[in-house]
Amino acid sequence: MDKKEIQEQRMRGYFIEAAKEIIRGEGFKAISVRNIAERAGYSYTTLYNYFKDIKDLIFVCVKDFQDECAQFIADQVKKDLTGMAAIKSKTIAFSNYFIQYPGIFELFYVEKISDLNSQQSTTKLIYSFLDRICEEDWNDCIEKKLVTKEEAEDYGAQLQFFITGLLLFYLNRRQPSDYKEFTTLRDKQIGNILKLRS
Amino acid sequence: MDKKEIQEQRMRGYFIEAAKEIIRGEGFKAISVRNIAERAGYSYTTLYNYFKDIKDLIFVCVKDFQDECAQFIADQVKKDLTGMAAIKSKTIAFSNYFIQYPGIFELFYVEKISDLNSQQSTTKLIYSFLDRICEEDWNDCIEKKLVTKEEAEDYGAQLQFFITGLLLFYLNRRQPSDYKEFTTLRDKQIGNILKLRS
DNA sequence: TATTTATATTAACATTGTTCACTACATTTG
DNA sequence: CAAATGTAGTGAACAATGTTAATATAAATA
Repeated sequence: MDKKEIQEQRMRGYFIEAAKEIIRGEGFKAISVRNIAERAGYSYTTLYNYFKDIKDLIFVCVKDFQDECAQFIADQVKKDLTGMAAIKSKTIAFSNYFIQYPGIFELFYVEKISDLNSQQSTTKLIYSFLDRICEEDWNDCIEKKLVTKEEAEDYGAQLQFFITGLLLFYLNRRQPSDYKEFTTLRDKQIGNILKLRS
Repeated sequence: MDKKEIQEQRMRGYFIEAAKEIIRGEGFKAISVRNIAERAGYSYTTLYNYFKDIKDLIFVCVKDFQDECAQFIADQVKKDLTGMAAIKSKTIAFSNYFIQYPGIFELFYVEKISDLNSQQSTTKLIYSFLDRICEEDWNDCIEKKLVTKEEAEDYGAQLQFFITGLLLFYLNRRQPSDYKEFTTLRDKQIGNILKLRS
């Protein structure tokens, strides 16, 4: 019974890894049951022995990518930053992750996975993701009386909707039309939202 | 030769109308060649005599819906409003349109039509849409020295990315999870961006 | 009227997700 | 050890998608 469990988890892992590779490399549009299974080295029907359906599999990828993204941000942000500077840097790193893996942005924010996600737990995780990443820094700002609790919430929400909206345009519609313009706009507006003077 | 033109345009119109009805009613996910053709009263392959492919048809819908949306906003916003108040009201009306027709939001901002849209002309139209709607009001604000030209651009961009991001979460992920919460957050944050005191 | 042109449709193909029935193998049981 | 049971992996098949080629029918022209 324990062996079964291990083997089953291993098999699931093969499919999950394959799916993640495809999303990272070829993007979300390239995902298909047959595609995943081929890369995993199994027939496409075998996948259904380990996942209810393809959404079930994708669902797991979302969770994995969230951890990966958090790690990516931690690696990219200078450790000694605190407060607003840390929040800005983390938001930039957050966007960089999706610039590097546009397929994961699609998966997180664009793709209609509402059907699969009946309990909405993952949706909430994504919704609060940037806030969780920046939570301690906001608390730091509040303690130092740089902002009130309410302001912190407002700024946080604004930051999230702004960066998501901007990424949506840039990744999905190529507007702004080049990368430099994108970063300039991004950095400037993050500064505006956080009321930072550069 | 002229008759041909009229007839051809009429035929195109049948398919376009059918497609728009489906998008408005059942949402973008319900769109399919067979679905459109059935509603138009023709066989599905007939569609290909009038449109290069389904993207070509959808493309026309985008343009139509843009006009419709502009009209919707004009109808909903009080005529006597000017400046910041007009901008806020128009942005709210803008979001209301997509709340009413979520399928059109998908079409405008979510769906990957980048392939079809080789010249990117439509993309740019969408990108600058809210700005065009509010253009005169911004100019009004600048003339009255309420904001500088640069501030107007910043606020405008922020407004657009914010409202798009918020709609993306609300329509695509049901976050915030109820409508009242959505409007409260929306109205408050629009005020913040425009630095209005309520 | 007969021929040509245009147009609507039927048939077909490729690609998607998913289900079903079968085979081969492993595990348990007598 | 042999027989029964169960399980894991697979190919065939189905329905729905977009798209194309060939065909039949309607319209226009000679």
